[in-house]
Amino acid sequence: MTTTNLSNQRILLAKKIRYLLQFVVAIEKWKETPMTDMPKAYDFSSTEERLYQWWQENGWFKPEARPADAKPFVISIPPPNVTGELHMGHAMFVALEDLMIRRARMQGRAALWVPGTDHAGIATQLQVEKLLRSEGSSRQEIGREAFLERTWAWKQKYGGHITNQLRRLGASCDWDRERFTLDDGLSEAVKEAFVRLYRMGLIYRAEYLVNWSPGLQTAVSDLEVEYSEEQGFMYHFNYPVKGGGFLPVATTRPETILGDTAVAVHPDDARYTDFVGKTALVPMLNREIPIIADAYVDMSFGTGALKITPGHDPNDFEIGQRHGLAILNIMNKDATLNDNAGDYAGLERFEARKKLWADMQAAGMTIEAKPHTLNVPRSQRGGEVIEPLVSRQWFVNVEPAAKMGLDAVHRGRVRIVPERFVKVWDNWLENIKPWCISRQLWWGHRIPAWYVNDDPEKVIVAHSEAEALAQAQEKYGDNITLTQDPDVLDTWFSSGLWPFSTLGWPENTPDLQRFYPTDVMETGYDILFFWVARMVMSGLLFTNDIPFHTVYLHGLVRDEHGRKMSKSYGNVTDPLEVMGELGTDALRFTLLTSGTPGNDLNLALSKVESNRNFANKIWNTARFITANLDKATKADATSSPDYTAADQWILTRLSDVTETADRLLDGYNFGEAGRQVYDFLWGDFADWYVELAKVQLRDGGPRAWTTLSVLRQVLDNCLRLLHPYIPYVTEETWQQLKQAFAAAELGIAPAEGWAEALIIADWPAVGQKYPAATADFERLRELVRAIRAARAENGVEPGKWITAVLATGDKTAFINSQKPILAALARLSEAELVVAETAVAPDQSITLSLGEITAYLPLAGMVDLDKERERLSKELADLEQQIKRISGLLNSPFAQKAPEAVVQKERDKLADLQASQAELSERLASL
RNA sequence: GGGCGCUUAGCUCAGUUGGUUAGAGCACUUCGUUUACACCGAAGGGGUCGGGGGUUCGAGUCCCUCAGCGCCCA
Repeated sequence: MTTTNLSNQRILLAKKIRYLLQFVVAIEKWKETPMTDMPKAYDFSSTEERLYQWWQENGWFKPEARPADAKPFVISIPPPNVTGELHMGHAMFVALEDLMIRRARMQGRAALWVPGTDHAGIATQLQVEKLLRSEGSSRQEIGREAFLERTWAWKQKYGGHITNQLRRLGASCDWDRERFTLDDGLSEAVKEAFVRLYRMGLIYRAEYLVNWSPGLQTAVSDLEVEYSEEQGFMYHFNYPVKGGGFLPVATTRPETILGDTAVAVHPDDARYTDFVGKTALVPMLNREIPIIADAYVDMSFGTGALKITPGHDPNDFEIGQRHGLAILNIMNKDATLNDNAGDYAGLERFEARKKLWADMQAAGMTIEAKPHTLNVPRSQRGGEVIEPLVSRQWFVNVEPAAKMGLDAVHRGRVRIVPERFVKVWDNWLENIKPWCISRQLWWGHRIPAWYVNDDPEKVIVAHSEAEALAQAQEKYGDNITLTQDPDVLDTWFSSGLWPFSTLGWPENTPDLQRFYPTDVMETGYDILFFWVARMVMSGLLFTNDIPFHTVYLHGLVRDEHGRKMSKSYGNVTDPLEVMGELGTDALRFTLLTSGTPGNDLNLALSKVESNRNFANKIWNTARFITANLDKATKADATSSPDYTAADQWILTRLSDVTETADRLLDGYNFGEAGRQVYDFLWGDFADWYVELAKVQLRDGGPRAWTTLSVLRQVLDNCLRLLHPYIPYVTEETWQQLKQAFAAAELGIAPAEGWAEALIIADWPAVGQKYPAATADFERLRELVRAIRAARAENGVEPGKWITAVLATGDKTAFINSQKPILAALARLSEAELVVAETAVAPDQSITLSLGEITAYLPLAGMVDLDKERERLSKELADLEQQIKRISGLLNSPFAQKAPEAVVQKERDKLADLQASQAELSERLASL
């Protein structure tokens, strides 16, 4: 266990103890608690599964939950590995995609999120092979057919695991449309795609240098190779030249010397001009090879002379092509050397390196072995060293499709968010290489190619063996046998078809007609090439359309300090554990609001915890409302409510937030939108309006009724705005709210009535705004805050009701109307509160000035006059400075050049400051 | 070698089209058994936004440059 875990555990333990103590106190308070059906705290553990089932049973995850003519909104899930385990990357994509889907659904769209899984050729095959090994068997031993049976059984057993974990995250996918890359329909799609590409001349079979994974015994594509910087050696040695002399050469892989078919120098290199055209002798083998000149050679690197091994190095391969050099393969598929290596045949590659170098040393050919940092190609899966090896494989010429993909983005048919990834997109597609699609595996889509009478040159590509046979017979006569190519296709070949194959392609199904093209492809930027580019290319190629109009890319989830999560490092945070501890909503909200689009995100557990608290905050605002429904009756209902300034203020803020959130969401700024609603709900609604409502509810009658209707409206709208982020707590709270209001029969309900569930309720519209009342009310809040601060600074007992004298100028009528609120929030004695246009400061009082409003707090016996003078002087100095700054600003070109509204804002500010200054200096003088 | 991102309070991060002496969560200080919530509330301390230069009436926010860290491609 890591130290982080330990300290986390200690913190948790301490919290548990504290919680127990609080529990004892809570029992004492129990009887005083008002009756409400809602428990004191939101309990996610008894909620999540129940709601998920309820949503699904009602068919709300299906596009059919909306009318047949509703505009669709479609996302295809990035299919996780069928036998995989949930990690934070999954949690991330589910949170983002579910957010988009749920919002679209609430906006009335026929939202369809197509779920599914990927067969993950290599990964799954490795797992089953591991199982076989533990049984003392192997795939070779049981044979292809039995192995595939075992793998399907494995898939049946564990295949539902990952999708169930996605459900726990709240994913509102249409599970009736779930697909698997190896199911029948998708297999048909793969065959169709292969056949079409073949007929277009874009698929071919060739001897080519591929990335060979000796451990996996298969070729892998360029994308599946990672390069790591490692310490190794640069071996310098003398290459013997026929007829005498030596050419100094350097290499990082001495064993490949055995496969050399040339030595190259730069044509301009004066040192070696004489050698060009001569013949060199391969060390230890004495095979004769030419010395050639090629501009590829870097004169300043190593010795300036390069050994050429076209069979085992990509660059050498190209040089070999240019010069017509022989390609010599010295390696077997298991990375031992073959007969071409002479005496070294049978040795493992790294053994051979050692032995050959030792032998060369003994023969006096070596110069030195210098420490050198090299880029070692390693398998993305498993990490073993990849060996460039010539072998016969299937390739796709992706160049034409790449051009189409570039075009689609440049013409705006496909938009990439964030936009900066367009550069990455361009760079890759402009330099695209043929894609090696064959894999020497058993688990996957078998390549639909058959060889006639085992002749590798007689290839028939067809949808089925029967079709292939018919074609073959037509071409080669009746008396033939067919053998299917043993290889399978790269898993990405099938996932490249995903957006349309899942909807039924190549059949022109109703789903394909209605839901294709899809809308958004949301996934991690790390698979932009692997997957997104290939989907765009194959979509354009096969469906003559783009597969989606927007690509949204998210970043990696890292640990709290920005380190990549890895099992070996022990810093992996398991989403299931986090959800179990703090709730799904807390995790989702954290993932959605802690970062920015396209950037990696450092996951802080403290944030998840505070978001758990947020869920509880939401719950408790509803609890407050439902516990106060008895403050009014249906008779108090009014169709034209008389809103207080507080009501108007919160309604205006609600409209602002709804508008802002909508704008941000439309621009894919999910994080900022979520933070805005969070701040509003907690900072404005719960901290202020709920407190104000308590005062207004006391009045009973229409005032209470109106207050309840505002409370409902604000919370309801917030729940709607937040539902895509935190579906569980919002739905559960909304149901409580709905039931309580229905039961209370107050005639308070959303304009369109209560929907059956929040998940299918309407997305909120921006409501009315009341700018004047809002401005007044903000002033009142400032006043309250100032008084609270003064109380705290002067050590007034928190519970004490104090008196105050307010000089309020032309805000007198307004402040008078707010006396009960002011009294309650600032804890002033309402009976003694004096509000007048002007007032004389009472003795022994401190002075607070907010522009035109001045507050005197007579704190008899508590005010130290010296201290107050000091405070006022300090305040004045501060005012002075600000006045100086702003008047300077207003006397600068700013006043002419800045927009009028901005300038006016500064003028108003200045006026306030000057009023305060006048008031405070007068006060100071009188003390 | 090319490209991209990051560098804002002790820690983890926000800061939407540049608007005028910067925000949140956690941590910290003081206080609080007000009938929604201690998974809470009130008050408070703490940063001049990596360095330098520029554009602008005005820059954390645009441009150039340097440095450090990270990623991708070759």
